[in-house]
Amino acid sequence: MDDLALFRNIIEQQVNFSDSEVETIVETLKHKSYKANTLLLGNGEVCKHIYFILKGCVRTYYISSKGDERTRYISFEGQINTVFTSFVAQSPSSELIETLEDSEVLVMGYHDFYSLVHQIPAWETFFRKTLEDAFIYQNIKIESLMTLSAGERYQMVLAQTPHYLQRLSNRILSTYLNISQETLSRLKSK
Amino acid sequence: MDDLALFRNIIEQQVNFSDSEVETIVETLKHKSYKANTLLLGNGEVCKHIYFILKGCVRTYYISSKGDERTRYISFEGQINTVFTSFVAQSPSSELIETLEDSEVLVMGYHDFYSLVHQIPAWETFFRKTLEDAFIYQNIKIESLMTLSAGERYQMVLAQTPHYLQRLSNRILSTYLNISQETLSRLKSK
DNA sequence: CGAGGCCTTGACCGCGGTCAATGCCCGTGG
DNA sequence: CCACGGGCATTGACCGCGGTCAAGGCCTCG
Repeated sequence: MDDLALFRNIIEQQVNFSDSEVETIVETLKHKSYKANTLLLGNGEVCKHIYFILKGCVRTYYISSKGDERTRYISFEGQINTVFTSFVAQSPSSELIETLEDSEVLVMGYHDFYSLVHQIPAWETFFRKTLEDAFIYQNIKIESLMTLSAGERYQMVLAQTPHYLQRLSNRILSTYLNISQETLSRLKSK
Repeated sequence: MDDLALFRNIIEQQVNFSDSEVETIVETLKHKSYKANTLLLGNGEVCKHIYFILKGCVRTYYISSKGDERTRYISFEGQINTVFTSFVAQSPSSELIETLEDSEVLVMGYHDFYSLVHQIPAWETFFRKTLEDAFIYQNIKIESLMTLSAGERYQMVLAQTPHYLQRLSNRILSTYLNISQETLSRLKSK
């Protein structure tokens, strides 16, 4: 099955697994399809799933005190999405998850995930390395929020993740960059 | 030895270890004392150490493009400090580490650390949980930078980590809150 | 004692947010 | 098929938060 090859690709970017390990892991997965703009995790819900994106685009975001959205993370095919803070502690999430395009994903549940952590050492290593990556990503995001202007953050996306510009609407991209939609529009027309 | 009891306390907040495991771990540690304002990691150096703070106060910070400092993280006694992004990849660090007070620390080197990860499963779990915590911390920091005003970030420190106000100078606290020293001064006098 | 660092206070101003008007595109239903 | 409504993008006018610059006072330390 094609999806499973892609899945194995995703996890083996971090650690190599034996065929039998992959089999065990794959048994816990469910394949799902979602239309664009589907809410996968609502405000205050406990995040019980981790999503491996096969196709499409999924984001996590907050609602600020003034009521507007701020996007923390966007994943495309070949990437992972979940709300770790809620997932690892099984506590209510202040972040929401939704699809931005029609998407196909493989879903793993919390209990299966942690069974694998205890059962397959390489899976704990996979988890740890994924956390390392997520940490580095957050660190860069903090640095850019603390030291760069709106225009500089836009330039950074332009240089490093130009596909964000092609696949995301201005509205979503502006919440990701933490600037207003109007300012983004002005930046685009240089 | 008293220091080692404190060290065991620190690591057992995450995972329990057997006495023999603790012995193995402790052999890799070196005890060091530093005066206030000592640089432990310079710009562009590879972070080869992880620090367990026994006494005092240590921060990690960047230098922004305009040349001013932004503090990413501050640890006090009973906490851990390192630059994970540089440590895990053994790549040059854009963050610096320095003591803010006269400090006593236990130091573990990169090679010892990863030997333990492979040798003692509980140590990998300790590492993974520490990363989970660090991730959650970063997540909160991102949310506060994206959704709160300068005054609201100050109120948050006031409510949640009031000891920051007692033990840190205005200059350091302002770089931590990502506001100017003058604005912090005005906020303090309400 | 003098020098340098830190804190405070005032004056100024620019980045970027808010509000509002307009136009465009698209999906839906008559 | 066209008409209509809603969401998104653009553009202009305005303005407030918070940064910058500068001056003055205080404390510490050599």
